[in-house]
Amino acid sequence: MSRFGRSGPPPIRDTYSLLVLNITFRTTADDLFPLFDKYGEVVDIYIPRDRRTGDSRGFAFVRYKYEDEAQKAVDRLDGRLVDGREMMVQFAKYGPNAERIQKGRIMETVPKPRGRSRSRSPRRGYRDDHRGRDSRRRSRSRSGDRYGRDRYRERDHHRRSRSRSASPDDYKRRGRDRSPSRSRSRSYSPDDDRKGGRDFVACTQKH
DNA sequence: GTTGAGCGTT
Repeated sequence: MSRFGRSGPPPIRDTYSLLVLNITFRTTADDLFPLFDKYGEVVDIYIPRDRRTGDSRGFAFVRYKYEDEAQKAVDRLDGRLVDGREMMVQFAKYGPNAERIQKGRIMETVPKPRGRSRSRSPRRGYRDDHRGRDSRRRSRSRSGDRYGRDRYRERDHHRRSRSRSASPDDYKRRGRDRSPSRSRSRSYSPDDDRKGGRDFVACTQKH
């Protein structure tokens, strides 16, 4: 939710979204807004949070109205130290310029074969590309790969196990087992009474 | 109270 007083997110297709990575977990949209607003008209800022804990996930989306302003913000704020951590500003995948986005940067220079161009077109000679990759690589190399993989696997396992419990096979098997059990249980049917009585006793004892 | 690759809704 953006605290901009707007009732709903603006259409993504008409805004230029920037992906802000590597921010601290306590950095909020209010902290980012003054920084990004200096370089252009910020339409909206959104920070994905965890559903359960509500904590920040460590990145944000800043949406600009114009592309040149967004590009300027990328140039000026990428690598900016915020709360003791260098944030990385890139272009998000979504938006009107999604097709031109390569590795978080807009590829304006379309590889248009010029008549003057010789047969030699060394694509590896881009210095700009080199800088960006190096900057990103530095952040990654510092982090332990093992922890990241473990965490991801753990989360995946959790999700899968939950999915497995709802699988039709287990459900059918359980249902078949439960079917007679339930009918038998229904014959006795003192389940609720017994449970309630125990609870009542416990409650009485507690009190 | 912690963590650190990535792409998003209230």
